Amino acid sequence: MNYVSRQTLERLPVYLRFLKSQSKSGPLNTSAKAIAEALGLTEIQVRKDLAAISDGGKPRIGYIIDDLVSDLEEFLGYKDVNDAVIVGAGKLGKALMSYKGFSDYGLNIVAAFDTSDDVAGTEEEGKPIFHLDKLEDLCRRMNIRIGIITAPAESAQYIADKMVKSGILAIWNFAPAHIEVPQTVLVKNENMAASLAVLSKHLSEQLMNT
Amino acid sequence: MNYVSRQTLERLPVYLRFLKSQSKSGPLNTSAKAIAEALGLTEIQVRKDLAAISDGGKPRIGYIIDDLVSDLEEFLGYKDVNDAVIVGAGKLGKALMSYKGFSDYGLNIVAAFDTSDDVAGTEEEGKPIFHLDKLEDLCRRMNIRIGIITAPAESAQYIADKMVKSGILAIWNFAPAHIEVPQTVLVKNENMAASLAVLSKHLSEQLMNT
DNA sequence: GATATATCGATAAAGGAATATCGATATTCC
DNA sequence: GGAATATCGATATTCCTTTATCGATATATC
Repeated sequence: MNYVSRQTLERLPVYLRFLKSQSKSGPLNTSAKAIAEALGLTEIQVRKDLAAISDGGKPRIGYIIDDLVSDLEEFLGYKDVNDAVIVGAGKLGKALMSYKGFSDYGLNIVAAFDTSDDVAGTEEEGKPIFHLDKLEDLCRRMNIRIGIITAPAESAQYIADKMVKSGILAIWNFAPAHIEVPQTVLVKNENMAASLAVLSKHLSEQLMNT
Repeated sequence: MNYVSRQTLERLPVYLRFLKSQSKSGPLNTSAKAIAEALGLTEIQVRKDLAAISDGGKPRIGYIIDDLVSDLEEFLGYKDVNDAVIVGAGKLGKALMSYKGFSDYGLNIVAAFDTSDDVAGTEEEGKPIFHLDKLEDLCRRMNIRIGIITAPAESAQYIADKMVKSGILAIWNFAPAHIEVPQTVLVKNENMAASLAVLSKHLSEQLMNT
């Protein structure tokens, strides 16, 4: 398995989703061209992306869908289940807790944490919500490596520090805040403001032209 | 105002957030170096980004924070309020409806739509939830340009088509699906699977090395 | 079996974004 | 007032991603 760029890596789940939606009925194989057309990419890009993670297609045939799905799942690590915890059991945190789709991505949210006594002790979709004080203990015991921050920006750094101390290696940060962590820990920011900037800029350009 | 790349555009809200958090107390000016250090970027990048949207800083002084904030807000269009609608009033849709922070980004969610009779007719945080049939009428009357899709993947394309027909020009898509729209309409995918892929890959690499 | 065609993979070229370099300039310090 | 210094902006370079080209090959067709 080769090195893949971040851009390629982010496209891989898109291929996987598409291929899975195809595999049920219809032919057993597909081509880079077909994938590209369905997803709005170029076929060269598709070929290059797939070359990195599969042992390739065949001329005139293309790729065997089931093999590709399998290669993608293995590469992306969706076959191992990754347990995760959420800190911040507000509306967004609860929405993520009850989202069924994560299991498709090998993500399993085992519990949430919050400092508010109103929610600590309750549960959501059968998953417990504990007081933040219990974070480290649970993470250590269950060997949790993924932490999701859905708390206000002010507490994001504090929570991140606690997560790092609890042995978490990858943080998915929904709070609008930059957080500092050791080099070995990865922070993936889900930056809604960035998305909004793109939308809003497009709009103002569109409206200017009319 | 110059052309800015998508990458720069996505960083601008990050600068804005940081500068706003600074402006309250402390000095009136700041430097590219200080911003870069706080946000984990290089100072050259910060300078280049800011050069595109402000009329610049001064040697030895840096940038006047208030001026920068103002320039950023103007460029990003946060001074005009952008009205938006949500389609899909499930947990995620409701979480977005009640998120207070959007007003900082000039986004105002005016209503949500759903096909389920259980939620249509109710409200969330004082915002009405209507039946999807009423989407076009409301969008036309209120001149809505932004649509947010928080529905299951299967219905994403159907909803997008309806949005386009309703005059919407920018779609923020949280459904894990690729949607096709006319060239004038922008789709910004909030691709959670992509983020998870990055997290999961980092994890498997980390764990391999130990 | 020979030719045509679809499709792949490897290598090369182009395009864009991040980074480095360096001269210009506003302030500070002596 | 002149030298030192912090900081900026413009230009050049490097790096990375995407796109293009082209030869190779598996199947289909005659």
